[in-house]
Amino acid sequence: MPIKKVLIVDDDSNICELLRLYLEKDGFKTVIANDGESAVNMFNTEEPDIILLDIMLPKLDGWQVCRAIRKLSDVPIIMLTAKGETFDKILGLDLGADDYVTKPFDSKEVVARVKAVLRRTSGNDENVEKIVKYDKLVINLTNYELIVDGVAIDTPPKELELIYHLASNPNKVYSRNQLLDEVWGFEYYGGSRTVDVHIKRLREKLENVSDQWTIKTVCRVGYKFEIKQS
Amino acid sequence: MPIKKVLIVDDDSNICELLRLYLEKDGFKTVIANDGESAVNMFNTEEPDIILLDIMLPKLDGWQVCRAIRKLSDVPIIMLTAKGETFDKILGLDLGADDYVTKPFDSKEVVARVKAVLRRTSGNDENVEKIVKYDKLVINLTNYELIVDGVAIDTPPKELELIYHLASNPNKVYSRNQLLDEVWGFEYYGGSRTVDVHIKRLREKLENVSDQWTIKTVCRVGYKFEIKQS
DNA sequence: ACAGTTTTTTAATAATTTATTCATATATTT
DNA sequence: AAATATATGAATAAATTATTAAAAAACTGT
Repeated sequence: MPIKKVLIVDDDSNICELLRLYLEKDGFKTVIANDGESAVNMFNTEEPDIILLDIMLPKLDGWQVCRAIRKLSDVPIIMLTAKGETFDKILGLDLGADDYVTKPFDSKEVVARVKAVLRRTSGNDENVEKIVKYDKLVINLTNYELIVDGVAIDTPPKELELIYHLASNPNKVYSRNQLLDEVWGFEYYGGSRTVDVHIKRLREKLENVSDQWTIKTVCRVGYKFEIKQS
Repeated sequence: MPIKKVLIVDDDSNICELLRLYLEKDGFKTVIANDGESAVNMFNTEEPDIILLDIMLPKLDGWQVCRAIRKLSDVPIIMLTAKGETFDKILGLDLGADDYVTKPFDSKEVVARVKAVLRRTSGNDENVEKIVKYDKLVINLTNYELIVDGVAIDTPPKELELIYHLASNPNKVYSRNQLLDEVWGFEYYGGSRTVDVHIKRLREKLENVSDQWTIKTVCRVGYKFEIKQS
C-alpha cells in the first residue's frame, strides 16, 4: 500500500498543523494550503490523493475551489464545515464533495473519514483483482485462493499472502525481515524462523507443479520466487 | 539492506536498555546517550540513521537537542513524550520531529514507528535494482544472481557481494581491509586472507569469461576489477 | 463464553551450505 | 637470493536452513 498524500486547506494554521499531526501519525503525507488560490495550485503541483477542504477561505472559498478541482479531477474531497451548515447545502449542491465533517471536529474522526473515503473511492487498491499467475499456478488474493492446474488448494491466509508477495516480484530476493515487515506487518513481533516454516508448507503444496518456476532459498539472504530461463 | 543505527536518548537507562533490546532484536544497531549534551556529541560521532529522543533530559532538553541537530541534518527524529504533552506543543513548534510516541510506550510500537519513519524518509533505495554489467557478465544483487553469458552461476552471497563491490568501481584498487569493512562489515573480526580465498573462487567461476576485464591483484595493495583498454 | 478446529509460532535437532583458517606452493618485490 | 606477499587446496569451523513435532494463538460455530 503506497503512502497517500493529503492536501489540507484551511486558513487557520493551528487546524492545519493539528490535522497534519494526526494524519502523519497515521502514515499519511501532508501538504498544506492556507487559501483557495494556493489550494488549486497545490492540487496541480502536489497531486494529492485526497483533499481536506475548509469552506471559509481567503481569495476563493471552499465551494469555488471544489468546483475548480472537480473540473480537473475526481480526487476525493472532504469538506470541513462550520457547525450550522446543513447537509444538503454541502453535498446536495452538487459540488461533488465526497464527505464532510463539522467543526469543531475530533481529529481522530477526520483521519477515520479520510481512510473511509479513500477506501471506497480508490479504485486501485480494493477493487482491482489481486491475482498473480505463473504457468499452472494462480494466486488469487481477492478470493484467497490458490489454484494449481485448475484445482483449488486449501491454503491458510499467511501462506497465501507470502507466496503472493514473493510471486508478485519474481526473482527478487526478500530477506526474512523484509517479508515479516511486508507480509506480516510492522506490528509483528516474533522470531523470523516462522518464515521458513511457511515456505516449507508452500513447497509441499507446490512441489512439482511447474518447471517454469520455483521457490528458491538464497542462503544467508532470504527467499525468492524464481522464474527459470528457457 | 544496510544495517541502520539508532541513537537512543533518555536519562532513564532502564528505558534505554529496553529500547536497545527490542531494536537490536530487530537487527538495528544502537547507541545510547543519557543527556542532551552527549546526545549532540554522539550524533556527530556516531552518525545515526534515526534518533529516539526523550524530552526531559539533563543539560539540554529534548527540544534544544532537536533544534541543534536540525541545524546540522535532516536525520529522522522520533520524540518520546510524557503523556500530558499536547501534540501541537511537540510538532506544532516546528521543531522538525518526524513522529512521536507517548510514555509509557509499548516497545514493539516504538520499533514499528522507527521502521515506518525510516521507510518514508529513507530515499527508498529498496526499489532500485542493484545490477552491474560488463560484457558477458551480469551481477544482480537484487536477485542475488551471477549471470555469465546468459547462464546463472550458483554463487554464495559473500562472493557475489564482493564482485559486485569491486565491479561497481572498476579499476579502483581496494585493500583487503577496505573490502572487509565495506563488504563484510565493521563487525567482522578475523584474518584478511579470507579475501584471497573469495577472490580465488570468483576467478574460478569467471575464468575466460571475457577479455574486456579481469580481477587483478595489485601486489602489496589489494585487488581491483580492471577494465582493459582497447 | 466454550469446546473444537485451524492456523501460526516456537523450539529442537538434523542436514546443508558457506566462511575461515591453515599449510604449502608459487609469485613478486627488494 | 632473501624477504615478503599471494595462490591454492583441503580441512575445519561457523552459520544457516530444513524438517518435525508440539505449543500457543486465533477462529468457528454453538
